Amino acid sequence: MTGKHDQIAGSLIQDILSGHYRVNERLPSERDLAVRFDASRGAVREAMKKLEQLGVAEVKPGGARVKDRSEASLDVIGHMLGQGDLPDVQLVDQILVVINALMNVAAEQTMELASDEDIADIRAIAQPIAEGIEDEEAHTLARFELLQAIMLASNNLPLHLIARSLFEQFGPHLQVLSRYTVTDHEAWAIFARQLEEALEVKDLPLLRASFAGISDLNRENMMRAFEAARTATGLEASSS
Amino acid sequence: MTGKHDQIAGSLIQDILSGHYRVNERLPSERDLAVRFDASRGAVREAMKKLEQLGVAEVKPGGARVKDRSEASLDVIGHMLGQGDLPDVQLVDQILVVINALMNVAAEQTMELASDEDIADIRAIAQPIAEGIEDEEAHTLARFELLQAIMLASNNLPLHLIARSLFEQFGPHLQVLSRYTVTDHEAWAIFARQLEEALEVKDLPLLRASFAGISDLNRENMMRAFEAARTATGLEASSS
DNA sequence: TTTACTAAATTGGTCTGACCACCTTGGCTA
DNA sequence: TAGCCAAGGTGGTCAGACCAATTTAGTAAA
Repeated sequence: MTGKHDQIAGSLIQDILSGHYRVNERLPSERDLAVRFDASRGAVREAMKKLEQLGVAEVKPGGARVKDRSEASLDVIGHMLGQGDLPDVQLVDQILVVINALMNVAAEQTMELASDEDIADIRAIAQPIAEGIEDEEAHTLARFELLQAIMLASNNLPLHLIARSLFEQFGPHLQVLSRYTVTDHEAWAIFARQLEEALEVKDLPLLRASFAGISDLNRENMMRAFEAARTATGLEASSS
Repeated sequence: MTGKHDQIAGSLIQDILSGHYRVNERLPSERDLAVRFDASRGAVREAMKKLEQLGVAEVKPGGARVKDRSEASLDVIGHMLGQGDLPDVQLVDQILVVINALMNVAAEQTMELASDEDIADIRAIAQPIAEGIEDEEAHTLARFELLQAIMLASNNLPLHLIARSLFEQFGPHLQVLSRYTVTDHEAWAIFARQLEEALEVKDLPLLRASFAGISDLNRENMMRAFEAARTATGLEASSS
């Protein structure tokens, strides 16, 4: 199903991110890699292109060298999350911080520039959350829809691209952790109401307050999920 | 000097971003492109890999299709800025908004978590600006250093990657506009002092205020630069 | 005429093997 | 020992070929 160059790239990325190669170290030649992966040099070459685009390696005449993590593209985040059995807690928290900040700007921009219809749409999506939904799945979906709507209404392309990238990379790993999350619907209802009102009367401080609350909610919730997941997998490991 | 596949990719990206192809439209086959660019299919193939990584096209058996701008990678921004004679004003403003938001979080995270030495370093960099530098070039450099230091001290990888990507993509085009910019050193001095003090006494509102001021400064300044550049290139065009 | 299906043409994915320009390395000379 | 130079290695590109999947066009059935 998945292309051969994707497998090769994935394996190399794994090796680099796990520290098998030091920064600035030369990695094997394309010909050697072709032999190791039982592939043609062309396939290896395409994989190298991906490494280069990801910013984890710099390929040029003389050899391909590993670059520092800080010079990589945003897209490495997804690969870094998939390194251990469980995503790195600090990295996840950092992502949440960034996402919250981005949503905050998006909301501010939306409040300032978006059309009344867009704002009305957003409020319509927020309303069920503000009223308190019982169903867990519906609540999760509504939350996602809400963020997405605000993102779109902000009409800021860079913002949109960054947020989408983070969500797509974080999404799969979030799904794994979701088994251990317990959403506080009542707290969400409070902040959803704040958001609704802030958008209605264009109250910037209130808007920021609501997002600050949502951010704390998400971060605390995620930390709890990690705690639960860690003990659960720990028990699993000790019982094997 | 620059590789052939890079030229091919650049040309195709230009075509796609300028609207020569509609979204979801199939673009020419790799074999046709090889003939058009007088290159081998392998070279074209590597170019296609870049388009795919950039998120502007989806290449799969049956043909490569153009994707919507909103599904692209953050790295398209740089190419979009290079479309016209002058970068798109709205897009530039959107970038400034995002960068400011990111710097804001970075500063908050730094204030909250960074070591005293890191904060001392930042304050040391901010001091010359706060005291008012005469030399324009030195001032620009100091501003850049200041932002960079805050970014690093925040110790947030996703934040770092996003900011670096935006700066690198925006940098070259900013250099073109810099001929028309006039930095308000006195205003900068005020906000630099605010920043210093905020970091010293860990005053969050003051920190936000200083960045709000810096943001307004940058955006207004950039708008003026665009105005100047537009009239200048306009005169140039009419005189030719 | 319209629809459904089949077969041919097209396309991307991969392979092989070769050549070039550049960089790295090791051995040699001074 | 220091400096130089040639040989080997490496990425960049090219050519031609085969396969599997898709697309397209033609045909047959309704």
